[in-house]
Amino acid sequence: MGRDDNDSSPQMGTALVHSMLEQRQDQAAGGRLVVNGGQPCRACPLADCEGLRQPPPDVRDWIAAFRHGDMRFARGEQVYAQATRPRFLYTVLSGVLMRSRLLEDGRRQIINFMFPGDFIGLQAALDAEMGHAVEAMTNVTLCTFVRERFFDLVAQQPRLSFDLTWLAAHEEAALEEHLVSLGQRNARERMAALAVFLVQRGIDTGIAPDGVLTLTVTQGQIAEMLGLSLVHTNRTLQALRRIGLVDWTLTSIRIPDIAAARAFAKIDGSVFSSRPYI
Amino acid sequence: MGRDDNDSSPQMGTALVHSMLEQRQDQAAGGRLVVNGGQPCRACPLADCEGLRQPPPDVRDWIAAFRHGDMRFARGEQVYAQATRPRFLYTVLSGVLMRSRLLEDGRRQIINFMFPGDFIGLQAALDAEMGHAVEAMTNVTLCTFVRERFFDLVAQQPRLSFDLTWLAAHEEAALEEHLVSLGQRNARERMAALAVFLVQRGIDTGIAPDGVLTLTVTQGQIAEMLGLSLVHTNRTLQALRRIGLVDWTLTSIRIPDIAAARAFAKIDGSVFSSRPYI
DNA sequence: GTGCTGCTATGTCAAATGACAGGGTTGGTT
DNA sequence: AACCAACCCTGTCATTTGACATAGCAGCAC
Repeated sequence: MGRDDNDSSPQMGTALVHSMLEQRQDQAAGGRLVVNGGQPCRACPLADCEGLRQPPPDVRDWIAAFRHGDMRFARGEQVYAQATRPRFLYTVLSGVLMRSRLLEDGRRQIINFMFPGDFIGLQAALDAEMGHAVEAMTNVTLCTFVRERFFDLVAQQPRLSFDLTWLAAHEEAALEEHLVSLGQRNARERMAALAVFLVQRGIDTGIAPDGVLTLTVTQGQIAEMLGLSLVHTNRTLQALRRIGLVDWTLTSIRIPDIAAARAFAKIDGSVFSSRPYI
Repeated sequence: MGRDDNDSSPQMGTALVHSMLEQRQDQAAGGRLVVNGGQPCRACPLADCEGLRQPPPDVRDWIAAFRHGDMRFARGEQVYAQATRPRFLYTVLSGVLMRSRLLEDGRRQIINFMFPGDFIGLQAALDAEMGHAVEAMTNVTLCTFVRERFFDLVAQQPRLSFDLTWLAAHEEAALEEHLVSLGQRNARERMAALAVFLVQRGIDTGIAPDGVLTLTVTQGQIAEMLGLSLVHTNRTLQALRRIGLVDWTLTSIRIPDIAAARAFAKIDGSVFSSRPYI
């Protein structure tokens, strides 16, 4: 292994490090707010989503008053930088994002991906620093809330508070699954598990209706998610393609036999009830 | 690697598998309830803990009425089995536990450790199956709550609801850190990071006052936490001892220079405010 | 004592994974 | 066209890590 124990050799191409630093700069996202005064929640794109449990009308009205506006980010832009305490919290309205954590020496671990309906910034809401960065993987639109008013939500809307806890607990469960991957599965199993995870979330959130998730994930990102080197990621991906287990290109993921892929990756089929959202 | 890609070779000593199966049987924990009618919360052992934020008196009274009793488990006993939906939720009053997740073929991943003040069973509270098992690493005493009444807590006590979300978010942050370990750190860094994590939690919860955590962790458990083989865990542990970075025996963990260990493991020193508890 | 069990330690070899170096493709820009 | 930036791919070799086999040692029951 080249990460020699403690001398912190460069570890990533300078190009990558460079781009990371650039991203760090346009972190603020300050001026870009687009308040969507018009039809806030009545036209919420999440209302059509099969996989989401819709809030009752009165709660929806409350959210409409609570929410602040919309915001858009382009693919590659950073929504949160690590170790900041931002002003806004978000719900994903459309698009996919990822959260990642950076080590001082440049190594980066992608923690998880966020799909429509997911809530962003819970750690920030609780007066803590963000332990990770959040970056858009596609063009995204986010529903924004003001952090300071977060406690109003908890105090006034036990239903939403419950939902928020629900989301946090299920996010935790997803991280557990990723931990199992990194700790116990070998490279091919990990990659299969990740593919199944992504496609399943795509199906559940309605953005991969026919079982094909259109999402551009570079092999470098896969490597950073799975804790593998870029080269080994490439080879493993090719191996899975050769077997016919997954059909994963730069821009889309397709799994011919998802049950077979689950079995291969040793994923126990826990069925999730439909997710709430805020 | 011996985990050859998909043939699921035995992978663990038969003795270990055997003991796991045994543990699976005494899972119910049904009849062992010890209702502590006397002085429930006034004498709460957590009240003395420096690292915990104490609830205000009225909330404490509410908890006293909400809580159900005490329960004790001996080292090695299982509190929750995986994929069950238990009747009780717990707060750790004393002792240390671990949560782990089992794969069908016997591989096991330890997810995290739980110290006094931690809340157990949030997933269960939200009507989901437990995705993991919970096992006592020492003799423990737990404060029990009835799962069905969980929504009362959310509805009636926004403060506690907030605290619960706080705990969930910070548990998530801990899992993120473990993910970074498994994904980006090599064996020695992982082990140092784990040692620092455990000792720090021990200090914060007052059970390692002099910086020495008395807790018996076998090398097999370390291996299952860090995603390493038992043999490699042994060798790595010896290497760390040789360097003088950690002094980790079967029954205790001591870190001569915790700052050095942090630097070695590349842990960024995020300072946590004091944790709430319920 | 003898056996047994759980844990730690070591030696040897094999497999998984990473490092390094280089080439190829695509797409955008000037 | 020439250049450049991302990204994907391949070959070769080094390192990390795992598998297997075995031994030692403490505790404990009988």
